[in-house]
Amino acid sequence: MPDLALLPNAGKREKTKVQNRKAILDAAREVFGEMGYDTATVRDIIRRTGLAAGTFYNYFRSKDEVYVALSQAGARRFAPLLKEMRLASTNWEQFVRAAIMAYFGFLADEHESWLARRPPGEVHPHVQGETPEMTAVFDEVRAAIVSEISRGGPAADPDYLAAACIAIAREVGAKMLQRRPIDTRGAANFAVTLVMNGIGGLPKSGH
Amino acid sequence: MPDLALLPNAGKREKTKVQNRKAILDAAREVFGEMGYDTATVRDIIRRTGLAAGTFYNYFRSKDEVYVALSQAGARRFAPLLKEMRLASTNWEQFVRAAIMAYFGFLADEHESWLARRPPGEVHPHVQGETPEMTAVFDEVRAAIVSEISRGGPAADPDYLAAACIAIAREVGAKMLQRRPIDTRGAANFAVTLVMNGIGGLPKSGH
Amino acid sequence: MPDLALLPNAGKREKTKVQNRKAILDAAREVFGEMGYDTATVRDIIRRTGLAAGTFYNYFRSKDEVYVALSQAGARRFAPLLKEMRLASTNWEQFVRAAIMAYFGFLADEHESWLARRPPGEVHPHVQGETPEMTAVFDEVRAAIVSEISRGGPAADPDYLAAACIAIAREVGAKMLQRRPIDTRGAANFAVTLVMNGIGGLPKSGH
Amino acid sequence: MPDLALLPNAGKREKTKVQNRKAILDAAREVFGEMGYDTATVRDIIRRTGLAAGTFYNYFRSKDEVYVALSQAGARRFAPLLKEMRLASTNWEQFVRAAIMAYFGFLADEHESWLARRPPGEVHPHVQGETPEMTAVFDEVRAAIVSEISRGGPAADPDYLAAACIAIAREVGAKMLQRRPIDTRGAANFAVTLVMNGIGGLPKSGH
DNA sequence: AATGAATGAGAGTTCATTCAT
DNA sequence: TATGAATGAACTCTCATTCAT
Repeated sequence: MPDLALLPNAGKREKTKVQNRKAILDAAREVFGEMGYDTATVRDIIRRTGLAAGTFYNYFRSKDEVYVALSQAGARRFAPLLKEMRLASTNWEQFVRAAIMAYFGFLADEHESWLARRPPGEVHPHVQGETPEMTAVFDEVRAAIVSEISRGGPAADPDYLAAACIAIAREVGAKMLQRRPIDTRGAANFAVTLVMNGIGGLPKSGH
Repeated sequence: MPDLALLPNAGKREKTKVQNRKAILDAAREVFGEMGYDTATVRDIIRRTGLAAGTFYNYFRSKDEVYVALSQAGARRFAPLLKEMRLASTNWEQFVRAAIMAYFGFLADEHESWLARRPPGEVHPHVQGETPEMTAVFDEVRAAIVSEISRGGPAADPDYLAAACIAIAREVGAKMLQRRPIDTRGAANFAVTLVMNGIGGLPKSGH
Repeated sequence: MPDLALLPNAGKREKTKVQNRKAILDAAREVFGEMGYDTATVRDIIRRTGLAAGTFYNYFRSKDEVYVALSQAGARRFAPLLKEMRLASTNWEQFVRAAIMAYFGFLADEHESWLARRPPGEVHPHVQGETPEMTAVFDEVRAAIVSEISRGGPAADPDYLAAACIAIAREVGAKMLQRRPIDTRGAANFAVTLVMNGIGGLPKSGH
Repeated sequence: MPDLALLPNAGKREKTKVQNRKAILDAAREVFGEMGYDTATVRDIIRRTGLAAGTFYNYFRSKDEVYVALSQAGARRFAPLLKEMRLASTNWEQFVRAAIMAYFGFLADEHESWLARRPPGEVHPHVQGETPEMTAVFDEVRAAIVSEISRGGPAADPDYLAAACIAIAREVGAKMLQRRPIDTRGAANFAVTLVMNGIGGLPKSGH
């Protein structure tokens, strides 16, 4: 039986259902973030919710489905932001800056709400620190940068350039999350400056 | 006993400990590279060696230990190279270029010898393409860059800078492996140029 | 609540206990007939009724109980018929013919009403074609024949004879259901003739 | 650990393997015979062998596979006998008698070796009494009779006739197994007489 | 009385590891 | 030392049944 103390208003049916779904998603985000998809088991997930094993399958058909649900939630939340940036930016630098800012903002949000949920002082040996949402959003950014480059980015090897941009975004973003306070603007400044200046020095074509 | 007729080199199945150990390591590198640590099973590994399941444990105490052994082998092989680079380079740019070249060279070697061992025409659905050695060597490079930066790299946020450098190295390196012919010099040029020009535009301090 | 639009008769979902009970029994007969007791699940049954899972247990205490209820219903319906036959028949042949006719008639009825309930064109991979009622009624016939034989049937091994009679009845009955039109008279003629002539050639005693 | 007392010569590897395979097959035959395929679990089977759960899968890939293996063993053992009968018999009556004798003989054998293995006095609530082998062999007999009828059996409805013959064979065979001593000849006499005399009285065609 | 989400025992199966040979 | 069968805990997933609403 779930710990009733953790479920205020357990009486309301709809609320319970929404809450349980959220509890599973939250637990799954944590577990995937900590152990990675392969290592994580469905049991790891439901154990954190206090629900029974079978209950998981009332909400998701498989481990994969809950992962996909998280990814899609992240992408859905982020996609309109990204689209807006692309439309609003009139040149390549503006786009890069906007996209990176949006991505870092998302990371910060996500990270904050993740940390908030964790009991303090707990230690996790396998911390990977990347939730399915982050991964999904990162993929969105990657696609945007690749597409933007092919649509007329700077004259450099586009494949390498895209790889480098997203690599910088990912790693600087990860570092940013480890500092207090989280300074998305500072990190974005760094990343964008690096990219823009770096590109400036590249030879014209490539491939 | 497996049907010897089915094993490629079955005729000369050497009994020496050294060769068995090598056979297991080679098989493990392939398997981890193809499927990743979690998905790979000990059976996958020993199946490729033609040895028996139990024999695996005469050489390694666990699945984890063989992974660690590969990582360490990569690191051990790479460490002196890296040390030499560090000593030989008189300024930051030289070091970065040398380190990245060394890393890309290692990647190319590793990749080549991996491909060489595969029977032609075989298809692997799960190819990940990163062996434990590559991962370990990458960590060495990461550490070297971080240390070098803190010992007097360019005047920029050292944490972010290190993250960005290694990110570029990793991703451009991965892209490099996907092209034919593998052009370590071209890829290194790209990466180093990006890094050095990018840094040039960064503000002085950080933190 | 299930989407009412998806349920055939959803508009007039009656609330009476009698009708719900009947709905469950009908669904259970179909499901057991199609998949057999073990394979059938309670969910399979209630899904067809449009009722909720828990409601099943307001009417039957278990999956087993609904099976037993169906069997008993069949037996109860058939028993008086059979008794009448027994009383009305003045010799063994008459009884056998009457009992087999009654059984085949029941089979045909049951089968027809079963088919009538199925949406046309639907295909069921596991059709077994024998409802719990059929099974129960068959047991009644078996008992009657055994009893009749022991009360003065033909002078042959009664145990074997009963076994043979009911075997013929069951299998010829099953074949009968597979033909169109269902010809209970023809099938009964075949079965009775076979039995009566066969018996005629048997040696006197037995045991 | 398996009860060593039950495994004399456990030292010999090959013997152990053969013995274990046999132990699993024997246990499976019993379990399927007692509970039926659906109700039986893999754990029921291995529990009787004293082996560990996983060991089952060293010998059979699934519950289904062990069932199929038993069926095929039965059919393989029986098929040549049946073929011989068919070739040796010059008329329909001879064939029926030979086939039924062969089938009853198989049943008796099978049953005897089954009983021999059971600890005396044990009671089984679910006894079905039909092993996969019996089922498979019965199917062989069925096919043979159907084919023989279509190739020129007596002039009666062939479908009904085949159904009736195999029904008699099955049920009289089952009864036979319940008596001591098991009298295959007597049972076969009964069954064949019934069939042959019964057929004699049937009208010419059918359908 | 009806609902349907929650439950948890138990199903088939996998696999890292052990150990008798 | 090499072998490979045996082990058993742990996995994903199902389903009869319960129970708060």
